[in-house]
Amino acid sequence: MTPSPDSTTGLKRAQILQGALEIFLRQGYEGTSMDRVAAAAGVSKITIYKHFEDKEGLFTALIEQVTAQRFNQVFGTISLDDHPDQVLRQIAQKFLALLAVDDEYVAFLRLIIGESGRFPALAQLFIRSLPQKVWRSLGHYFDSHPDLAIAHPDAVARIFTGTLLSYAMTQRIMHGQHIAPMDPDLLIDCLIGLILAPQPTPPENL
Amino acid sequence: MTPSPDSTTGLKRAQILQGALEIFLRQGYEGTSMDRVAAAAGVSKITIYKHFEDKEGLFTALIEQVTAQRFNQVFGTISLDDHPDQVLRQIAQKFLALLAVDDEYVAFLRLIIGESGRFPALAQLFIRSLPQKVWRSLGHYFDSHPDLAIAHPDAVARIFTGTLLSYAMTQRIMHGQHIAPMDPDLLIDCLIGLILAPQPTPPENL
DNA sequence: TCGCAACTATACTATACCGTATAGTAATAT
DNA sequence: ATATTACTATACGGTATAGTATAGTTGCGA
Repeated sequence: MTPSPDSTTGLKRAQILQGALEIFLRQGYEGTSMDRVAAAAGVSKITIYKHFEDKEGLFTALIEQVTAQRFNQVFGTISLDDHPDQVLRQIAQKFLALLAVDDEYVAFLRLIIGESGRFPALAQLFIRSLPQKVWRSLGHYFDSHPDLAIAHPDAVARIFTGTLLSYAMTQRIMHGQHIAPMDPDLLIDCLIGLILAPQPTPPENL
Repeated sequence: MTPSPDSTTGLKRAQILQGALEIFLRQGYEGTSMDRVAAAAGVSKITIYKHFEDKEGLFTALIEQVTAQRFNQVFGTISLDDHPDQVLRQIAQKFLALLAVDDEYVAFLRLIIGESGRFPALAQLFIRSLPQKVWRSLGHYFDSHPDLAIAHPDAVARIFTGTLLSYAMTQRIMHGQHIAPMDPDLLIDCLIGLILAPQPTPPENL
């Protein structure tokens, strides 16, 4: 009998994933060698192959784990009960604040986007795990607040999250913050202002 | 004397870049071998090293070329003289239409984002070559149309382009279009509606 | 004490890589 | 004719890769 099939074994597994995270985030998928992962994890290489099918399996498991665990950090602590202005502001500030600080998350986004051609399922997993949840939550929130007079909640949710994601994209992921700076608070103010302002002429009339 | 130092030599160079494009876009930077590039370009490997310093130099030259040439395709044919609604709509439709069709451009975005950690200068080159130009053009356009009553042209330009870029990001680059579809025309309508609607309470008052 | 499961360390196979070297070809210039 | 330029084809050196094999170690239960 294994000493503790879900704790000792689980520990090695977690240890491997931790080492793999370091290397994959810094070197990318093709740039990562299993020897380096083994060294970073403090584990014999063959142990990795005991726990994971192959390099692709390790990568998949890693992304699945990180994807699942990161959601709460961004969106788990938002209360949808406050004033709309406050709700939107909280989400926006939390997301941008996280990205301003968390280099690991930035590297993670680079990795999953860069490999989305060869690992489409992982990219879709990410979409379902983060942006889609935000789209849905915001959509329902707008739906349940008819006083906001938002004609197309889904589209507005995309505009809101899209602005934030692209800010992260250009400023942090692609190193634009030094060559084209932009005050995040001003952006948030403007974005919320556009969304919550009364819309006298609905988009259908354009 | 070289037969035609800027045409014959230039042809080989272009031929190499064309082959490199194919392979780099499909295999990524680390996944690309110079032998494959040589084969795809129909060129001897050593000829590549006659024209380019090394793998990194070839990659850099490739990204610089594509970055420069793609801008016009998206933004070169826009006239800033029409009605604001038409101007914004043209830009948005052109960008989304291009992305809907051009798999090569999607792969290019994946590549430059994925390698932005190891090639920060290339990412910044891209920022300067496309989004920053759009931000500036839109900013000036808004500035020169005070009747639009846009309090913060820079921020609104970011919201506009950010929405479009993120749409490309989630729908095409990360394969979200099948699991979370969104009508691009509705998104464009909504986005332009928000921006061009009168803003009774400027963002400063929030 | 024995058996067993998980692990380590090292070496291996077979392949692939980058960048260079070598030898040779086609075309032009003098 | 000879030199030069741009190229091709092939092979090589040294390194690195994914994944496996082998031999040995540690710890635990019966």
